[in-house]
Amino acid sequence: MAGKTHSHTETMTIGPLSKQTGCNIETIRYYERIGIMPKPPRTEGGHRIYREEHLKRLTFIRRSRELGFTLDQVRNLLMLVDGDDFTCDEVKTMTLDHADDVHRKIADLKKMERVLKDMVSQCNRGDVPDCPVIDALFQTRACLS
Amino acid sequence: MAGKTHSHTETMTIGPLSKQTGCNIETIRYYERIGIMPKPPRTEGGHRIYREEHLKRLTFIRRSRELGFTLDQVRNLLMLVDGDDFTCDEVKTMTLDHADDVHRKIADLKKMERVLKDMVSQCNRGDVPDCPVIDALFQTRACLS
DNA sequence: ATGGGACCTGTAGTTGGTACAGGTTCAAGG
DNA sequence: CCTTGAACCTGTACCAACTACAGGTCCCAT
Repeated sequence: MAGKTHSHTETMTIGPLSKQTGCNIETIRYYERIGIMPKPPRTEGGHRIYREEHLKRLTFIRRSRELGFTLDQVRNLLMLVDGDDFTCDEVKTMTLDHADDVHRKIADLKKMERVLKDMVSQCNRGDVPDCPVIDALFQTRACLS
Repeated sequence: MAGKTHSHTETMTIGPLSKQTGCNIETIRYYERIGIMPKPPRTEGGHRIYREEHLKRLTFIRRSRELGFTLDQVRNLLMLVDGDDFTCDEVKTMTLDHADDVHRKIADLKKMERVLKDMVSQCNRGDVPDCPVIDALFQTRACLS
């Protein structure tokens, strides 16, 4: 009852961290290797010891990745956060840029989808060995522009 | 004027093939290495010599890739074409499967886009160092489901 | 004959991880 | 205290689909 009163420092090994974040163990170690997660302290035997801050950081990374940010973008976001001199505006700009990327990707995929469906709609004959889809694929720049 | 009359066999080296298909030279060689493009004949000196059939095949590959087919799917399509015992139905099925993939990808990206925009719409304050986007990213499972 | 652009091979890097193999540590049960 | 086996460790190799060299050779126009 002298120094530690509450001992709120919940620590955990890599397994529980993996479970709580939904991030693969191998991926966590990979993130450490590429320097996006810090090297955690270890036990005598060499096992990694994580705590709250790691959990938060990893959650941030996973969530950013789920939203389609690249690891490089995540790194930049984290630099802003770590530097704690970031402005909301910087983050906003990065996010909007990324949203634009996503938007473009959606547009491209929609175009693709349309072409694919158009091609398929041409073939209703079933077992003919002469296929409009194949024909279309042999065409240079048939539909995508 | 004895054997060759018209000589319609237009040949070309890798450079022109690259230009006509819009496919990188390195990529053409890569396609050859992985066996999706055939090994073409060579000049004495070792330069690759292509002709019409190669042009067509490469166009097919590029176009399929542009439509988001994986190289593995392209390989399958080409096997059907090469085997010339393929039915339109087989091709149609593959194309529809792929269209479904594309459709799912679009849905995912749209979800992403919405979350990103929602996050951004929270921050109008400009230079505040406390950013709703960052906050959201630290949240476990805030919006994506 | 020569200059330089096009071509060659082979290897390594990219992104974002996953999958082992082969060895060590930790903690609980006997 | 000892054993057992789950969890952990490192290191390496692999995936897609290319791209980027380095360092050397060929071709052909002048």
